[in-house]
Amino acid sequence: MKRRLDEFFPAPETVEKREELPPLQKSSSGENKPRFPKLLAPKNLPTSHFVSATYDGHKGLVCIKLYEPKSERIFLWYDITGHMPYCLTNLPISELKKIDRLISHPRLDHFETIQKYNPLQDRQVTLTKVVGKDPLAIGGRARGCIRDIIPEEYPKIGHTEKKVKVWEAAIKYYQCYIYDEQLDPGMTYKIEDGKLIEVKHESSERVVREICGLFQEEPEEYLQNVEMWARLLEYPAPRFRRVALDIEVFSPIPTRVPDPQEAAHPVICASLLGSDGKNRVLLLRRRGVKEGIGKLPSETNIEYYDSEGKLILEIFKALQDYPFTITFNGDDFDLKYLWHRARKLGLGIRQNPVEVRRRVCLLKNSIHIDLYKFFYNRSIQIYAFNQKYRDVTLDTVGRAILGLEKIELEKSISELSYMELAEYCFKDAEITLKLTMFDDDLVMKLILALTRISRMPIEDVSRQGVSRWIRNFLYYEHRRRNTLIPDKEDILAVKGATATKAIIKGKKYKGATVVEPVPGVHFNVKVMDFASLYPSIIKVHNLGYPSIRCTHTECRDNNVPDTPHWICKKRRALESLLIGALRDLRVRWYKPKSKDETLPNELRSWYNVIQSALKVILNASYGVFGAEAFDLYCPPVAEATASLGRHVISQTISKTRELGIEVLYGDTDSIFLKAPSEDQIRTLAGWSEKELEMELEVDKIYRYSIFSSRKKNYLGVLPDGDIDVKGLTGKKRHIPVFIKGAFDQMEERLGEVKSLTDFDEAKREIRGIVRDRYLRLKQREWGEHPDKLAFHVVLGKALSHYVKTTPQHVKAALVLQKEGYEIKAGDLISFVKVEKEPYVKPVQLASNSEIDVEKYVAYLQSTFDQVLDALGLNFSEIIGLTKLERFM
DNA sequence: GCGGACTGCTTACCT
DNA sequence: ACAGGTAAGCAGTCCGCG
Repeated sequence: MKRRLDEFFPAPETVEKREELPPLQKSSSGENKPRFPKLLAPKNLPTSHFVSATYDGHKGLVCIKLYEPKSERIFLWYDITGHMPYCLTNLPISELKKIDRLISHPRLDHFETIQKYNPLQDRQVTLTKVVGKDPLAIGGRARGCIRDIIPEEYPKIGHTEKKVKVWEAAIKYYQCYIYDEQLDPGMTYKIEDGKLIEVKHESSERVVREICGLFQEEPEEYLQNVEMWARLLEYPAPRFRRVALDIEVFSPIPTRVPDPQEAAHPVICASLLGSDGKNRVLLLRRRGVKEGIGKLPSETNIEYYDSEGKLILEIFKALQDYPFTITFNGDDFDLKYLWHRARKLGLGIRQNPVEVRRRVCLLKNSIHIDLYKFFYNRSIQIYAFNQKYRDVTLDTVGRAILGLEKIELEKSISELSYMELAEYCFKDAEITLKLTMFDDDLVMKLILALTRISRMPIEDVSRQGVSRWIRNFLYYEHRRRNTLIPDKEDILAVKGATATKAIIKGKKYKGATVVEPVPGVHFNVKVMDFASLYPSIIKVHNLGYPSIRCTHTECRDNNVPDTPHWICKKRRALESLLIGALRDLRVRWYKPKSKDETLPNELRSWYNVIQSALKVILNASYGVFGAEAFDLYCPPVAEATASLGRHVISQTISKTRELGIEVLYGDTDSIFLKAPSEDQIRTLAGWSEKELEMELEVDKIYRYSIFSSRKKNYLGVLPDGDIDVKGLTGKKRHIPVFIKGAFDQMEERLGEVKSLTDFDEAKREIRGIVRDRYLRLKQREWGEHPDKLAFHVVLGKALSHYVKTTPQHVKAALVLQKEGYEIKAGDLISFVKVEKEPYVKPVQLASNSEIDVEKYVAYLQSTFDQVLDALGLNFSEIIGLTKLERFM
């Protein structure tokens, strides 16, 4: 018997009553009919973008999501090739047949004998491919999967000198499918007669040929890789039709965020903002709530619902309509809450478009992108957005990137009037949507570019870190070359550990060189650096896990300086080839093209996306080899890269001195030169090109720069008066604005200095700036509240984890906690220094009278000392004290 | 019992 | 879950001091 929809969705009154004990409804016959039928791809589908791949457990097939840009819809295509999940083992079939538990495994399909190239042994090996009927049979979580059975059972019944091993069993099945079928996620496909066919593009093919022309001197093997990447990167992005979703949930306790697992309270508001300009705010009617006033764009559709079920169903409809859904923290809140809440209200699983996984929430027939995860990614934060935002909340990211901020609430969500609630909720969805729209859809395009490079579905690439991206494209190339993907243990066993001693305690190997700076003011400074030093080294010196400490005795003389390692001379490592090609494409094509004014804006903007995607990948490409979490972890590769880097910079410094140029400073890949001539620069660059095979170029010119004796601390004035400040305390974001303000004033004044003679006047004014700030401190003139004196320090871990010491920000946080604040890791703690124990106080609770002025004077001094001594100034003299007086 | 020298912890930053 | 190197401030400890 069919049930009517209303039965599944009780009116709000009923919900209130049922809150204590949720109704557990058994699935009914109605549930078997999906309310939202899957959009199966037709037999013939025009050119579409491959955006995602998953495994459909019910059908037992890989499912590919194709975004058709004309209809702006997602279509699902199921595999018809008969591809099956498998793993590899070094036992021959005859031995495998002796393992009863394996043979009797119901989901075992068959065995095949295959040949693979083993990169650790540099030879062909014979292996058995064990094919299963479904991915869980091969490497599922539960005990009793084939991956576990073979090494568990075989030693009991047979024996062999070799260790019994299983390879490639932990690779996600849809990813395995992408590798084997050599599919290109993010690229275009059509369906013809039910078959998936990649669509090539003539216009980008022409550009690809042009790019390859730049690399004619390179070997064929290398050129092929350049061509492969260029083809993936040249084809432009489609328009992504998308909707931003944000929901608000009723909560009886205002300070507590509702638990999405329990989903105990009703969803009272939802905003759906489409990239197509459709704005909707859905509100749940509740007793006693006033209309109120709130600002919303005039074209916004405000809809009231009497039943929460109907409201949720409307959300679900919209999520089905749009091919892409954007949230900020939807994985952990919005979608999770909706799924659980809908279940609680009696909606069947099949009618629920959300798919709740362990750590993520996906959408069955479309794509969910959680921007929180994307912006949280450290590499994205640093290299794509230049540290514009520090902590990752919708408010801070929105402020930093868009200049939009969340609405500040004076009451709790549950106390808002309809319009206040609507305005608040709308704003969040608006920020979320705009985070994908600024700079001509930069974020969407960046995700697409990374999808193509990493060979991963959009859902994965937008959530995972750079080590996964790099691992995936390397795995992909292993399969293309019929190369066995080694275990982490295999690599470690063959290649061993590191040999150099790190300067920092607890680190695995020695890193980069930092040159002792020459203190003082220096005019006409040219900074030269190596473009992508580490990726260049990986390319030029053939670094990679197969090539480092290779098996050949004849390669042992190809030593890495300062280490016991050697590098293969016979075979090119995969990493060297792939990372090298990516580096060259960025440096020689995408970076210059992104600044080429003669190109149309749209193309230039795409090239800018590509160059920043490449930047993100390249910046991590060396570090991953030294990261234990990386599946191709190979510490000697990282160590050799760093060592060669030191070698490169030290040779360059020697050559520079030989040319009679003074080196003022240098860090890792850069050298600061004092007034070098054009000729000297050319000579140096030429020498580097010839002797090191590295591109050394002028990166920056400073009118003048100021160094103290501290490394990683300097100030440089660019020709236009702009200032680079690196590492100085005055620039650090945790210091009080009261001190930062003085520093900014000094910085501004220094920007006006053009020549040595200008300095006298500037110094006089800087004295004034420091003295003024000092006197204001002494006279306690910093404003009505001490907030300008607050330090802002991030709580690195949960309060309970500070067991060794109790730093000041932790002391302040503990006070806050006692006051009833919820304190968690990642929170920014603001505190001031006070006279009484424990000498710190959260700024929220502090008043002017208790401030410890002397502490601030000391901090002001240490901040300015970093610059003053280079200028021939002295803090104590400026504030009018002699040293003698200070001791009295 | 106190203070200076030292080490270790923590955070923010540089490449 | 990319790496190591540097600076700074503070917490905590050790050691000398008749």
